[in-house]
Amino acid sequence: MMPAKQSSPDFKKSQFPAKNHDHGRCIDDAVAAAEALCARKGLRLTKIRRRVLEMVWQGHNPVGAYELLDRLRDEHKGAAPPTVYRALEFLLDCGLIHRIESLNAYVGCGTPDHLHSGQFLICRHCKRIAELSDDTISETIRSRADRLGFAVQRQTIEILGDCADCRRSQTA
Amino acid sequence: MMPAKQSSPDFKKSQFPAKNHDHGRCIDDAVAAAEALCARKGLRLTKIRRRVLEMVWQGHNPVGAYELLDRLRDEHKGAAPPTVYRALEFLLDCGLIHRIESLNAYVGCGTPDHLHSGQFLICRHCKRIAELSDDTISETIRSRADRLGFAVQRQTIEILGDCADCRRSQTA
DNA sequence: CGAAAAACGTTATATCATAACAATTGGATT
DNA sequence: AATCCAATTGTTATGATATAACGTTTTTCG
Ligand SMILES: [Zn+2]
Ligand SMILES: [Zn+2]
Ligand SMILES: [Zn+2]
Ligand SMILES: [Zn+2]
Repeated sequence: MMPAKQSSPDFKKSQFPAKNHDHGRCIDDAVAAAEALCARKGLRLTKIRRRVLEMVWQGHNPVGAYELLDRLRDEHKGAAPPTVYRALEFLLDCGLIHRIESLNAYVGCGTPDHLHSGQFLICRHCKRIAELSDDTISETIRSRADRLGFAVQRQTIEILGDCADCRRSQTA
Repeated sequence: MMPAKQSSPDFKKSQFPAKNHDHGRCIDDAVAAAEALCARKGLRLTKIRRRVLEMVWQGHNPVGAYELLDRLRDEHKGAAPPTVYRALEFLLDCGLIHRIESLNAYVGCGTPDHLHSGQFLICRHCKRIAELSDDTISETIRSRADRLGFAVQRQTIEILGDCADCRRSQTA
């Protein structure tokens, strides 16, 4: 018998996903959260926007705009750069995805309930991304900025390194 | 009589420059530090590289590669994108400048003595950048990553907001 | 319905960055 | 000084990311 897939993806609360997690559930949850959020705010999650969101959630890796475009073209003739960039802009504005500045790429947000700048751990090897929401980090930065009279509006925090799984594989 | 310009630019130790600071001194110091660093490490600060470094230090604002290229062309016929990107790569590798990922732009490093990932405050209004070197911030991040088994290799920290000077101007 | 707004289609172009290879230069070694 | 090698620069082309502009279609709502 196969080992049961992890049914409640707790890693969304700040860790890298287990190798065998039920990723279909990640996508479903993300779409469900998006539907709920858009319903609540009176925003329109159109077919294209939903599809781009699903494609961003294809994995826990960041995805480039033109990679999304290629995939979109497979099923949507006439897709062009503005098609995907408009969808990305919408999803960013909603807080459904984040942009990773250091990679020019996009990643789904697992906690889109309130708008926030993300804190990201990015593995150099497997390319997976984990989003943190560590108040200690953001407060440390905020207080340091405060002392200089600087009013923080948005924090871009992207930490590159090696995730636990990849470190184990390397030594093995 | 004119007020004396600030002769020792202490703001290089983590703050925004005073409005009337002697910026010529900033440039001279940066070039002197670069000469020293390259001499110490046996690297060649060629004419182009030095000139690009000076141009990055034209102010405390981040500067784009093609803006540098335009300026370089004024005095160096035959300058092309690779010319400036090669110089930038050299200066980045030496730690003489930093790249601001969220702006696709470059800024001089005031403390190039040891290689480091910078922490930047970026003012939305005046576009000036201040580089912090706050160990509390980097250690907070490192310890949080450690707990997840993540080995930090590089931190990208870019804080967007309003600097003290601009906040004063706005309320006035 | 009919007007207005939002979303989308389409074409062109802006902006940022690198590949590839030839020519030149700088500096060490005879 | 002549030679050689490696580093740097010149040159051309192209790749990768993103937006402008404007017309058409779809949705919303009175
Ligand atoms: Zn998943
Ligand atoms: Zn998020
Ligand atoms: Zn990994
Ligand atoms: Zn300012």
